[in-house]
Amino acid sequence: MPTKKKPQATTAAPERRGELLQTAAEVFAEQGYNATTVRKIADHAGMLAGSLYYHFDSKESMLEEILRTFLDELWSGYDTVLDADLGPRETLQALVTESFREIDRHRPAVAIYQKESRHLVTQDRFEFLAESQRRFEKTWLTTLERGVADGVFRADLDIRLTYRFVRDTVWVAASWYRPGGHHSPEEIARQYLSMVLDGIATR
Amino acid sequence: MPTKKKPQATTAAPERRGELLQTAAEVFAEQGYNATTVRKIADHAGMLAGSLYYHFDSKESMLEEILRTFLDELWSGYDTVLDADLGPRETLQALVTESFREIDRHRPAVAIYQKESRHLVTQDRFEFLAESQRRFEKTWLTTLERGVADGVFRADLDIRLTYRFVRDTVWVAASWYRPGGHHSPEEIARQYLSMVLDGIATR
Amino acid sequence: MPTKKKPQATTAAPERRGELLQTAAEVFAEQGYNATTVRKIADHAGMLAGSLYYHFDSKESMLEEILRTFLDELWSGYDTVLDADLGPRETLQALVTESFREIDRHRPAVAIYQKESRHLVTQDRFEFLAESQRRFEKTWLTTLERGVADGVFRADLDIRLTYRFVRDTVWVAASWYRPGGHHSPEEIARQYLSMVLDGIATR
Amino acid sequence: MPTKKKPQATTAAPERRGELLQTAAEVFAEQGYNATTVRKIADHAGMLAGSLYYHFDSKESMLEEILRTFLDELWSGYDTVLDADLGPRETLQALVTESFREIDRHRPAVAIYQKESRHLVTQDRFEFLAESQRRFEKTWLTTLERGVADGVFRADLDIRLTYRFVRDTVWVAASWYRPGGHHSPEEIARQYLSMVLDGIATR
DNA sequence: GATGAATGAGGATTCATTCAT
DNA sequence: TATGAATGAATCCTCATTCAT
Repeated sequence: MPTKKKPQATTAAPERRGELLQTAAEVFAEQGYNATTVRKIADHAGMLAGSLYYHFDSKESMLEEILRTFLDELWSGYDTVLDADLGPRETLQALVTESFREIDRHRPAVAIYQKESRHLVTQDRFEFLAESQRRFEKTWLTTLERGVADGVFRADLDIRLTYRFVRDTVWVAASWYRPGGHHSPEEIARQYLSMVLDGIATR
Repeated sequence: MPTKKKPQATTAAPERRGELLQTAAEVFAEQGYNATTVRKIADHAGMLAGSLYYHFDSKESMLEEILRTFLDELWSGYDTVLDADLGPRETLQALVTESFREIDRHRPAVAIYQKESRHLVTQDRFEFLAESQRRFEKTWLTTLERGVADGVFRADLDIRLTYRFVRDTVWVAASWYRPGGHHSPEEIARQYLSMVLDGIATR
Repeated sequence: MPTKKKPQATTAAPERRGELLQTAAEVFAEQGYNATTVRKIADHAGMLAGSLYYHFDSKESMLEEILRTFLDELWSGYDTVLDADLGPRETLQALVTESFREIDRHRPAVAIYQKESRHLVTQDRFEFLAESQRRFEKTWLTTLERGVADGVFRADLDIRLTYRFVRDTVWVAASWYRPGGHHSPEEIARQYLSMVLDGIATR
Repeated sequence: MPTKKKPQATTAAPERRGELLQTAAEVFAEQGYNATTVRKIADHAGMLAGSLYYHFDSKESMLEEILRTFLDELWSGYDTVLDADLGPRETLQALVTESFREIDRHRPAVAIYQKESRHLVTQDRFEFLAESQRRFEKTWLTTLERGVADGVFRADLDIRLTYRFVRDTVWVAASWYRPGGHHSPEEIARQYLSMVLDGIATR
C-alpha cells in the first residue's frame, strides 16, 4: 500500500508517451506531416505546444517513433508468415491479409508512410525506411518469382510491374480505410485477393 | 487595356507562364506542396522568388492552375471515351488507357493530386477537385455496374471496393512512373488491364 | 516557525546548499551564466531541474549568492590587509597576494564575476557589485596615490591607467588559473608582483 | 548615366552588410552574445528581426563573420610587424602598439572575443579561433624567448606566466577602452609598455 | 520582367519556473 | 526532499508576399 504510487490503475500514466504518439499520428495522417504544427498536436492532446518537448525531442522524433513502431510490428507479422514456409500463393495471401491487419491496427502510421516516406528516405535518420523497403521488395519479388516458377502465377507479366501492382493496391487502401467500418480487415483482404488473383472480369 | 496589371496569357510570352508552371509542378511533385518554398521554384526557374509574383498571384494560384489544367485535359480525354458509347469492358479499358496517357503527360500534376487533394478539397478555391471526384466516381461506378449487369464483370464483389481497387491501382502508378522508361503508357495500361481483368493467378 | 517555507540555512542540511552553489558556480564559470540552463546544474548535482527550486528561489538568486559570498570573503581579506596600515608598496603586495588567494579559493566565482559583472551592475538586485567596485577602486587608487606621494611608485604614469593595469592584470588570471597546478597562489603573486613592480625588461 | 544604378554615391547600399555587422558587434559586445536577441540587433538597425535573415544565415554566422574579420585584420597587422625582423624588444613594442590600434578599430569584436572565445573554440565552425590562438601563443613566446636569450628580458621569470601577463594585460583593455577618449591608442600603448617593461615602482 | 530588400505572421524549440504528489 | 509533468513566455528562424526601382 504505501509503496503504491498510482492507486487508480485504470488511468494511463506510464503510457502517456504512447497516447501522445497516437494523437500525433492521427494529426499527421489527417493533415500531412509538414502541414501539422506542433501546436495542433498539443491541442489535440490537451496541452501546450512546449509541453510536448518534455516527452519528445522534436516533431521529427515523434514521426520517427511512429514509423519505427509500425514497421517493427509489420515485420514481426511478416516474419511469422514467412517462417511458416507456405507455398507462393498461400504466402501471398497471408502477406496481403497480414498487411490489411496492420492497416487496421496502424492506419495513421500507414497513411503517413504512404505520403511521406518518399522524401524521408534520403535522410540518415530515416535510413530504416529504405532498409525496410529493400526487404519488402525482396520478399515480394521472391514470392512472385516462386509462384511463376511453380506455375501458380502467370508467366506472361512483367514481374516488377506485378510487384508494384500488388504492393500499391494493398497499401493505398489505408487512405480510405476506416477501422470499425462495414468490412473487417480479413474480409477486405479476401475480396482484394480475389480481385488480384482472379481479376474482376467473369470467366 | 492600360489598366491591365497582370498578363493573363494575353500579353507577351504566353509560354513563359507554362514553363514556370511546369517547373513548379515538378518541384511540388518532388518535395510536396507544403515543403516546396517559392524560392525553390524560383531557383529552378533561374529567377528570384519575388519575380514569380509578376506571373502569378500566389503559390496557391500556381497549384490551382496546375491541377485545373490537368483535370481539364483528363476530362477532355475521358469525355471522348465516354461519348463513344462503348460496352462496359471496352469503356473500362479505354478509360484506364487514357489514364495512363494522362499520367505520361502530366506526371507531376498527377503526383501532386494524389498527395494533396485530400486536404485541398475542403477549400472553396479547390471545390473543382471535389466536383471532379464526384464525376469520376459516378463514371466509374456506372461503368462497373453496367458491366455487372451485362455479365462481363463479376457480380460477387463489393462494387465500391472494386471501384476503389481499380481507381487506386491506376493512379498510384504516377508515384513510380517515369516518362521515357521501358514501357509506353499503352503497354503499361495493357498489362495493368490484364491483371485487373484476369488476375495474376494462372487459370 | 511552522510558517517557514524555504530553509534559509536554518533547517536541516546546511551544507547541501553550499554544495549546490559550488556546483552551480562551476557550471556558470564553465559555460557562462546565460548559456547555463538550470537543467545542466541539476544534472551535475544528480537531481532534476525542478528540485533545485526547493533550495533556491531562482537561477538568479543562485548567481547572487555565489557572487555575494565571494565578495564578502574578498573584502574580509582586504580589510585585514588594510587594517594593518602598511606602507603603500607593502599594501599593494599584500592586496595582490590576497587576490590570488581568493582566485585560488573562489575561482569559479571570480570567473563569473569577470564575465558577467558588467551587465549585472545595472540591476537593483546586484547593486552590491557596484558598491564593491567603488570601494575597490577607491582602495587601489588611494594606495597608488600614497605610493606616488611617498616616491615608491612612478609619478610619470597616468594613475587611472595604472590602476586598471594592476587590477586587470591580477583578475584575468582567474581565466586560466587551475588550483592544484604548478604554482601556488603565493608563487604566482610573487612573480606577478615582480613584473608589475619592476617590469619584464632587464635593468 | 543610364548605366548608373545608385545616383547618390553618398548613401551606403553595397556595404549594408558591413553596417549591420557593425551594429551587431556593438550589441554583442554590450550585452553578450547569448543575451543578445536577434530582435535587439534588428531594433538597433531599424528593421524587423526576420529581415536580418536576408543578409545573414544565422545569428551565429554574424558572430563568425565579426570575429573572422577582426582576426584577419589583426594578423595582417602582426605579420607586417613580424616581417620587419626587429629585435625582440622592438618587436614586443610594435606588437603591443599594433594590438592597441586593433582594439581601437575593432573594440566590439575584441570585447566579444574576450568574453566568448573560450566556449566557441570547441565548435568546428570556430576552429579558426583555436588556430589563431596557437599562432598567437607561438609568436609571443618566441619573441619573449629571443628577448631572454638576447638579455633584454629578465631570465628569472616563468616564461609562460610572462606570456599570459603580457597577453591579458593588453587585451583586457578592450573592456574599458572607449575610442575617442583622452588617450590615443599609441599613447596607451606607450604607457602600457612602460609599465610592462620597466614596472610601476621607482628605481 | 526582374531584382533587392524588406515585412509580418507564424512555427519549432528552449527554458525558467510551478506544483501536486 | 525530490520527481514528473506541465506552463508560458521568449527565441531563432522560415517563408509567402510586397514594392520601389
